[in-house]
Amino acid sequence: MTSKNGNSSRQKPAAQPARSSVNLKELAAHVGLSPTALSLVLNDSPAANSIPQETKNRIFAAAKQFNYRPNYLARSLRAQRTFTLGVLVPELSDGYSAMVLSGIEEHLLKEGYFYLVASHRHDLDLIEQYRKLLYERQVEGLIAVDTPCEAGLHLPVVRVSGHIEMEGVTNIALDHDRAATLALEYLLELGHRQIAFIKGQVFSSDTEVRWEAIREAATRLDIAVRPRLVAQLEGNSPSPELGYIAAKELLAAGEPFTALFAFNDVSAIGAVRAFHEANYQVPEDISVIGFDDVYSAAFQNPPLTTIRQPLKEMGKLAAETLLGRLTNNPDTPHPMLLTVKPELIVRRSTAPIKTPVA
Amino acid sequence: MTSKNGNSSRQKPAAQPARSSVNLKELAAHVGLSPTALSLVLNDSPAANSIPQETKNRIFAAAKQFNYRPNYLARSLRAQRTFTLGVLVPELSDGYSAMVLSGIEEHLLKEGYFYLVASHRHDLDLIEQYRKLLYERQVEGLIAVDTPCEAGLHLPVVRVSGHIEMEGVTNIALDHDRAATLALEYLLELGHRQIAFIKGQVFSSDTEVRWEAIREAATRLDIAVRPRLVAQLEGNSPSPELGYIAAKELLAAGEPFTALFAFNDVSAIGAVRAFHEANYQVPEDISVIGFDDVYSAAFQNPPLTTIRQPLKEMGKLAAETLLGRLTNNPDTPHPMLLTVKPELIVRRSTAPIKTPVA
DNA sequence: AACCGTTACTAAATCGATTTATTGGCGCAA
DNA sequence: TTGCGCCAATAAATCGATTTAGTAACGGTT
Repeated sequence: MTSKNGNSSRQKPAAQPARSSVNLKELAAHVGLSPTALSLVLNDSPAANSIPQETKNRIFAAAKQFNYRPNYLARSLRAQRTFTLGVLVPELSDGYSAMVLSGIEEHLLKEGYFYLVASHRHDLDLIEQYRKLLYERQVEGLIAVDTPCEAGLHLPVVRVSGHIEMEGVTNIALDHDRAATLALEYLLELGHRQIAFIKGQVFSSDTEVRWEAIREAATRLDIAVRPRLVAQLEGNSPSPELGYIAAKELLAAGEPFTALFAFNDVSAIGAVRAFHEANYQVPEDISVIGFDDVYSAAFQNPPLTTIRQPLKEMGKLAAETLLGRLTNNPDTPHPMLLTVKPELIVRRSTAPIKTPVA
Repeated sequence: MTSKNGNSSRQKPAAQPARSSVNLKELAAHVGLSPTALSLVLNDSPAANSIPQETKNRIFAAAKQFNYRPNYLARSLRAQRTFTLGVLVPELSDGYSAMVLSGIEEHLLKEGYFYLVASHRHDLDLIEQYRKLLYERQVEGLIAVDTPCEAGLHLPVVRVSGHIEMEGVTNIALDHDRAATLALEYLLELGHRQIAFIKGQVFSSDTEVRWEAIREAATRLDIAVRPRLVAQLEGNSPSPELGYIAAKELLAAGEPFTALFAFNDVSAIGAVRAFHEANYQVPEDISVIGFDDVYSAAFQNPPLTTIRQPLKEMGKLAAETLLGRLTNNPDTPHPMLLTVKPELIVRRSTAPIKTPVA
């Protein structure tokens, strides 16, 4: 990455960068008072108690008349507060990050904050680089969505789908045990015992935890997890292609199965396509259950049964938690883990078992 | 919207907001020179010519050793440059905005810029409010994605999917005439003459232009556009539900049709579902053609034929154009309209006509 | 009359980097 | 030997708001 405005570069300044209308000094001159007086009054500082209401009114009136807005940079420089957070996501254009981001943004803007986003496509160097860049931009905290990220740099961090306990980091995670149990118990109810799985990419934060949860639930429910019925997503395209490939591998392995539990909806969609191509009907021959409940899941053909993650709420929770930590003393202990609940959404890609196939 | 850090509020400052390691003064003290000298050298200012290489080396070494980073706020305040743009989008979590945003972000970060996003769900007051907020944050320009937005406030603006010519605004638009022609000629080739349409929501920037283009192309190709075969999307949910509803209306109108040209892929997906529910096969009974080519289009069942918009490239073009305008003198004329080309992506939701139905 | 405490303000320092103006010293030419 | 120019650097002003430390004027007490 080439940074064109780094420390040692020269650059023509953007010609006349839209200065804000009036500054405090000019406004003060107009009212015939000192900038100090105006600042105290406009910020309702306790030191403004001694100033008579009439003077205050004059100041307010002038501020209104000239539509005075304090300069953000000056104010931030002085106060060492930017009201800005940094957000790291793997990819903007996939449903997952966008959904979480949408929850983050809604809450932050309501609270008067903005945020800077950077997407890193799971490149560890980029993550590190962006983290430093955001730090230099004086963000007050970091939200890392599906992104490995230590605290460090003295910045409070909240990780969405984070699982590693770390000083300075609050993890927000789905209750994966519950998710796995919901899915497997449901499949079991439908009579499925030969279940195939698609695991997430190795770089995906949830992959390991989810898989462990599935294995435990399977053991508890006495469901066998056969190695040949486990495929793994490879590559970081956000398209269903990856699930399509994984499903083909599963079919090729030759071990019969009546249901598939996919890592996410996108890969489930790809898998359905692979099954159709191989002349298996979903759900008649193979039941498919996805994960996440992205917008399009309900409108697949067949509509996808899935484990819903409350992605938007997770984003909101991340924002809330981080803002909360910012107003606390940095030494007060912060939550290490916040868990949200999954939900089973039954649609039409799952059905009771008829006869084992494949 | 309640802004908690407005002009007249008091707030406990975030405790000890992670100050950057060393500042220029400290570094200067360490080297035994003045801050001025360091600044000149580190910025490679012409005034640093007279400083001997050896001194420069000492300065560089110290900067490196202490990992000195100039304070972004101080620098921006002085230079009146923030290297930050504002981006307005209707909704983060729908495929369209996220895709454009992804193109924007990739280009901006490469050029050393960041951006602040705000999503307004087509609320005109929010748009205005966010625009002011972004302005106060000293963004150097604005990218408005599918968002009505005048220039004003002396800020250069680039609109993605903008169509209204305005001083200070560069519009980036798809060649809708070509898009309409591609779709209709293709349907005509397949033998379709009874074609239904789903128009976009009234608040969508593309709706009018696209519809005009379709009418013109239809006239030119001698295709009748029957009022009863035109439905319109209502509401601003980003789910296929809206297309589902629109398609039901079309079916209810009782006018037979053999093909549907939808406003976007998401609504096309909903429409396919409605058709299936009404026992029409796609494409055997009704051909469906979407618009945009979102990720999941290829993995619908059937895979969706669609008119591809190069959304990511549009985002990139927007970013490029805006940065270009920033380095120019503000009086130099700027492009008013940049057009990008659509592409017909043939998949399996379209087929030659068999017999008219419905 | 000296002193205290309000009231109603203002000057100046501060945040941290950049930039303009200035200084002291040295070599060399008039 | 005065003076000009160059070198190597620095002091001070600047960006715009906030905040600390004062100050002048006035009324009331002892």
